[in-house]
Amino acid sequence: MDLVFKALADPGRRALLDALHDDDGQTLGRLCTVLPDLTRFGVMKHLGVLADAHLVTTRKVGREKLHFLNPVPIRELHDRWISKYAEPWVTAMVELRRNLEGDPRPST
Amino acid sequence: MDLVFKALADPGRRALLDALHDDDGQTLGRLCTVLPDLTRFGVMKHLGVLADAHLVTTRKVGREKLHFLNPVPIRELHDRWISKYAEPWVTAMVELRRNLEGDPRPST
DNA sequence: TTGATACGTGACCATATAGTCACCTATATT
DNA sequence: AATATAGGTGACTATATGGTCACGTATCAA
Repeated sequence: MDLVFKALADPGRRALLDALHDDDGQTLGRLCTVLPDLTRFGVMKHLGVLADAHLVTTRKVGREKLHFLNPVPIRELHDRWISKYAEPWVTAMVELRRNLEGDPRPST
Repeated sequence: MDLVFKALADPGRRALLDALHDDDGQTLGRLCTVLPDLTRFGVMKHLGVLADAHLVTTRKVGREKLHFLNPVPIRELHDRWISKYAEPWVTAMVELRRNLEGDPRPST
């Protein structure tokens, strides 16, 4: 599980997950366009981290490597601190924030 | 949001969140027992990071400072990659893994 | 088979991060 | 008032991390 949190800590890696969420099964070359400031090696490393955390799975097709998003670890992360019985309350809070566009958390 | 992910990336900080999930409103001194290998300053820094990410809120009472867990950012994180319509599928997968105790993710 | 394409490995460097310490302020106790 | 307790700040160091590069392998096209 530690690998999942570490993997999610980087904005670039989250952008890669977003890209896969939009369009699953992309190749490394295609995903390089998501992080234009990085070289291919940088993107590869990030995908490696995501794969180690089982947040993406891969499949080789010819000389290409396809990448797929796996949302299961994210749900497990969620369940760690939000128990089933507390869920309705939290859902309500999230909706509140979305509607008010403010920050209604108990300040201080 | 970046602060939330960064905050969750450290095992010690997650342990602190677990401790607050067990028993909300603890003081700094009490939370130091959660991370016995760290000095008070180390724990303070971690709590500072969690507070910056709005994962914990604080309240001063006399010379003590009480710490409270705020689960809202974690739910927002969850919702980013698990859309409402996909939720039942993911829930089923999580249950599967729990029951089988194996790893039924699409390998390669 | 020659060249181009797509991906992979290991070492390397600059920088960010975690943790500690000396020192400080504020509240409680006697 | 004197002392102990609870928490806070800024600077410092060792280490982890992010990113790059030279080089290597496998697949496709001509």
